[in-house]
Amino acid sequence: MYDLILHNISRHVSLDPQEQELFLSALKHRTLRRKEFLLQEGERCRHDHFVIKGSLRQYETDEEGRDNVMQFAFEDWWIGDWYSMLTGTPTVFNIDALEDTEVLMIEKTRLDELFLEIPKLERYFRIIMQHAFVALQHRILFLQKSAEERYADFYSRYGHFEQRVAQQHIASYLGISRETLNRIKNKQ
Amino acid sequence: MYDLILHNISRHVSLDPQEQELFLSALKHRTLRRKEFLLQEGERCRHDHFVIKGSLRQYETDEEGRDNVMQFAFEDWWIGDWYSMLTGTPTVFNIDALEDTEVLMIEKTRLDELFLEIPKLERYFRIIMQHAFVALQHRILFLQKSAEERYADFYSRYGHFEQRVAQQHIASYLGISRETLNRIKNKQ
DNA sequence: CGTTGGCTTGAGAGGGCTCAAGGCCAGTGG
DNA sequence: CCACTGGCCTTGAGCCCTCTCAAGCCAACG
Repeated sequence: MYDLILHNISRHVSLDPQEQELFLSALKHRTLRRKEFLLQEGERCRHDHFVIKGSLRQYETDEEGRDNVMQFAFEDWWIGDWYSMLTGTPTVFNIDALEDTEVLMIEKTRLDELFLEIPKLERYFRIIMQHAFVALQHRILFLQKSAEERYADFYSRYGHFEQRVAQQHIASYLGISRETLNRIKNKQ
Repeated sequence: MYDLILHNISRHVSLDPQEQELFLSALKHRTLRRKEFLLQEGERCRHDHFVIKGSLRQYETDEEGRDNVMQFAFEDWWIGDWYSMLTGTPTVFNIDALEDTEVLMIEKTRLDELFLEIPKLERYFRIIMQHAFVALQHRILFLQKSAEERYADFYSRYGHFEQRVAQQHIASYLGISRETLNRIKNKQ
């Protein structure tokens, strides 16, 4: 159960056995059925979540009732709402499971304590935050391109996940309509 | 010269005098004339930069020769290319000065050393990274909205900077054409 | 005072959206 | 075991928001 997260951490910092133990003891395990919510608009997000099985999508629903996908999360990814965690305000996002899913969750307040006890853990979170930041910059650049180019970029990066996500959700992630995405895919 | 950056840091962590001294000794000062480059496409980005006077814009130039503004930076903001810093690869961005500008720069390798010597400094960078991440998420959400809504959101957040930046650069930041932005502003 | 850079305005075109209808499949319950 | 239903994908037609191209204007500056 903990192999995936320990391996993920070990790619960036090396915790000694006690530190690993301490960190793992702060985690809670949670399973979700397909379509079940991990977080709903209006709630306060108090945990960050690490996916060990399945997949989720994070999205906001706008005034016209349209869903805008902020991100997906598969095995080995973190997901949560840092805006809500940092400010303590209710989230604007929903996070729900696309498949039957298992996550490890850590409370934000506990994590802040752990950062004092295990500086290397703070380093780990700094580093993955930097990577997440860079990924969003890339995405913003691609949102300036045509629908076709956005899909091509998505496919080259995340093509292996494509079967696991409904086309309409991918379209929303790319900022185009489902119809347009469908036409692109059926072109050649 | 160092007041602004020390005050910025103190909003998130409190360094003791020796730590402040150590950190400040790692900084270099640089001045740029309007239109001068801080970073150019193809170079490796080895420093992060903190603006103490003036303003800059970070942008990529695409195949059609169009500039896409990634972000602006004013006094009290950090700017650099983390992708290039993390991977050691040449940057795709240009950063140039919109006004006569002064920055404090810190070498990435030196910063990594300082993180070991001053854990609170690592905390500071983790925190500002989280804030930057959240800001990009917000921007992605707004890139799904109409040209008018994007400008309204920009105005409410950064309206006080508007006079300091050419309209065409704001248009690029918002992902719309200069003409469209102009029409929006001259409507009512 | 000519040149350059940025803003303004008009006209036409087009990429992608909306609306709508139909098809396909998997899951469910009678 | 099969009909039904809901969810998702497909395809067509028309429209609209925003882009592109083009020309003119103005202010700053060397």
